[in-house]
Amino acid sequence: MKIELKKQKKKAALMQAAYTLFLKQGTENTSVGDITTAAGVAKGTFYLYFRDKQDIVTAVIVVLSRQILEEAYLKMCAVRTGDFAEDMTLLANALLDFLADNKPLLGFIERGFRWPAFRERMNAAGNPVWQSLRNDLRLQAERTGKDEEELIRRVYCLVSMCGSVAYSSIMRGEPEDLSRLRPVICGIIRDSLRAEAAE
Amino acid sequence: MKIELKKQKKKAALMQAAYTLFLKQGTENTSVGDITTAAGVAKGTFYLYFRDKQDIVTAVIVVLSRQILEEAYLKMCAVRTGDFAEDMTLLANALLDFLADNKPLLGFIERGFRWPAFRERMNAAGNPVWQSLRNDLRLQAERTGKDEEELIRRVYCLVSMCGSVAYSSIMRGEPEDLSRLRPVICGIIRDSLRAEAAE
Amino acid sequence: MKIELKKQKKKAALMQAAYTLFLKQGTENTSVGDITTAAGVAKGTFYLYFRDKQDIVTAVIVVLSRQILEEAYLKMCAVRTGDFAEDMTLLANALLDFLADNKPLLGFIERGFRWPAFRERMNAAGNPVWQSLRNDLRLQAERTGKDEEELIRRVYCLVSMCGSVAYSSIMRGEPEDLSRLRPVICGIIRDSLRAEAAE
Amino acid sequence: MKIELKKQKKKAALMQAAYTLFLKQGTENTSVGDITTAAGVAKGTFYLYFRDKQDIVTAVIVVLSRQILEEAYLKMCAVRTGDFAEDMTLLANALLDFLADNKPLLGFIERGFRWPAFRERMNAAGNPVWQSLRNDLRLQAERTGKDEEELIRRVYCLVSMCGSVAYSSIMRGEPEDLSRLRPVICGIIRDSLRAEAAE
DNA sequence: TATGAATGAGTATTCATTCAT
DNA sequence: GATGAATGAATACTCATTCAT
Repeated sequence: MKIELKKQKKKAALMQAAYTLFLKQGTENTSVGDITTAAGVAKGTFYLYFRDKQDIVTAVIVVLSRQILEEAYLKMCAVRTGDFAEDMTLLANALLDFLADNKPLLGFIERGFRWPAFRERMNAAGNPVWQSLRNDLRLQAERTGKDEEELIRRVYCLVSMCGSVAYSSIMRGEPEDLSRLRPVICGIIRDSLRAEAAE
Repeated sequence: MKIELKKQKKKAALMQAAYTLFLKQGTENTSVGDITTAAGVAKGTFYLYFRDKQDIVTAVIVVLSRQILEEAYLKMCAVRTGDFAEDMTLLANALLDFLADNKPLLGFIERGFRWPAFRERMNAAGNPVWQSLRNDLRLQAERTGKDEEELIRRVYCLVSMCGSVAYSSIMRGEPEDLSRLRPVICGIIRDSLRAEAAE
Repeated sequence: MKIELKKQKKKAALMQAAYTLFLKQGTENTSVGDITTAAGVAKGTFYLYFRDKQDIVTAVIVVLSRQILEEAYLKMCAVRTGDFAEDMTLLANALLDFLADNKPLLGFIERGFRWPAFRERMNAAGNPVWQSLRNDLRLQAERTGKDEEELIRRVYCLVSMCGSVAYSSIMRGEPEDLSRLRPVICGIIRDSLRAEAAE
Repeated sequence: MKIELKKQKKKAALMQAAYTLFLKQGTENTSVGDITTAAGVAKGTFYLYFRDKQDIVTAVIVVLSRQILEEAYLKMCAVRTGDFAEDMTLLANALLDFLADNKPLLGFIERGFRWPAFRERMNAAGNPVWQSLRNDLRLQAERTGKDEEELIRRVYCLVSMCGSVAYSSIMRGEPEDLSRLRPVICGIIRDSLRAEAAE
């Protein structure tokens, strides 16, 4: 018990240290040694909890991706209209805001965004945010008589689009400033979700 | 004259060598030495034509991105229907086919796709393929009374979505097999372009 | 004639460029390319005027060493007492002042100081400053009935001591701050020149 | 215990290997790889004991400088006269002899001599040679009623002069052969120490 | 004289990973 | 479980110098 707890704590400490360092210096410039030093454990200990460096990178990205989507979802909830397409538009905007405000973070997760939504939704024990999102999707599916799975996939693709366009625009300024692409993204989301509902 | 020509050839040789090696072994596993050896020039010569390794990586990606899109466009042309939204759907399918068939290539450009369309279209002297694509967009814009620029942006975002979803699905199998996501992508494209036209 | 002049100009330009760059960035961090660029000539041209990089480094050091000693000598002249030992002390102080004020310069010539005095004095056509210094030495030699050559050697050794101690102290802070070593140096100079005169 | 011992041994092995190689090939022509190979350790191990290459260069120079001075001091002791100024003259001669006989060594330490005397003398636990030298200085200071610290500084400067003149003369033949400068150096030492004592 | 494209030798340093303790 | 000493592979980049025009 106690041991199990200790282990959990150590792993958490490593994750936390990695999280902080990755954000500050990026993945490449953070060595395993940096992480273990920051976590206050020996280098070898790292390999008791993670297979290799990539393992912890992925783990942190997953956590981060989830956090970002959660944060954006909560922000959307605060201003939601009740119209599904519109609300997804708000979600996208919240997402874009967050990414634009966290350039270093965007650089870190680079294009490694992981949308754990699809694994999570199998999880009945998932956290409330995801349950709520899933509920939104289910309601909308019922309301429009569409397949929930299909709707989920559609939303996934649209969120992917947000991430991809945002990365290119924010990190490289290609092909234009995000301010110009944002309404386009929203337009696509709105149109594609309305159209589907109407079919 | 002669010298200038020689320089052009040398740069091309470097690019070609890099292109081949990157595809075969990936960016990371290809050293500058590998490239110069393959191109038959001295190591130092590399730095007369490219600032650093990343410089040539980007250059190759740009070329590749253009080629991919061109190839997909040509494939679409062979089966185009005349309906813009439908045709874009065909373009997306051609794109996805190509990416699915060239996993190593996808791994190489990672998510680093560069859509040079937006710079190119400034270029009146662009190659025929791009001129044709641009023409399609102009026609559709006229037909629907929409702004051409906006339409271009919309198509850009949709193509970005293709790339992003394809990468995730093909390279990591996340969140599902491409076969399941492909119709979703096409649906979004169709819906979002029809809706825009109808507005 | 004209050609000869042009050549001289180019060589001078290279020296001047090297001088400036060496002082700013040090010898190591200045490439031949830097020098030729700054001088406005092609790289290959460099080798028409200097055998290799070391050649120009030495040339610049020689010029610099002479300048430093000349400057110090002139400074001393402005306050000379007429007492030889005392005046040499003033010369040392001027030298130390100069070196302390030009740390980058000191770093550049490192320990490469060249005292061209001994070649110069063969030169009847040497510049006035050196003639004056030599005159001082001759007078002092006569006054004390000592051999002029010996006196020159003694002064050379004392000046060497200045350079060596200054370098260590200024560049590395070893073994103490120059302010503490300065009176010691002056003491040695004074004592050793007075003693010789008195013998 | 055991581990600590092993580490000491490894560092010593590295130093020894570096010492030998530096003397044989000079600092520049000795790579870190050469050193580790000679020491029988992995390349990476080097960086567990030295910050970088310069670190070990300095370390070896310090050791070498100490050895040289020690050796010269012992040689002087064998023929000392009891007269301080005279004895210092003998020390200088021994020093010059040593340097003249070890041209490669002189080339290696260049003018990088480190006189560790001033740190050492703080060390009550210093080795016997230094204790003896220090004792000489203390005695002389007492005998002449001068400040010991000042005397130490004076000797430091004089020894610096030896090194500087020797380097120039032996390595570059400037401005003359050492045989001509040696008596001058001794004269300065003698005069400057006698004068001080007499003041 | 002058050019500048081409050369290619040369190396310090990092860091993920292992394993003896 | 934990440690941390040891490993050694792996590589981009500079720059003095040459030589064909």
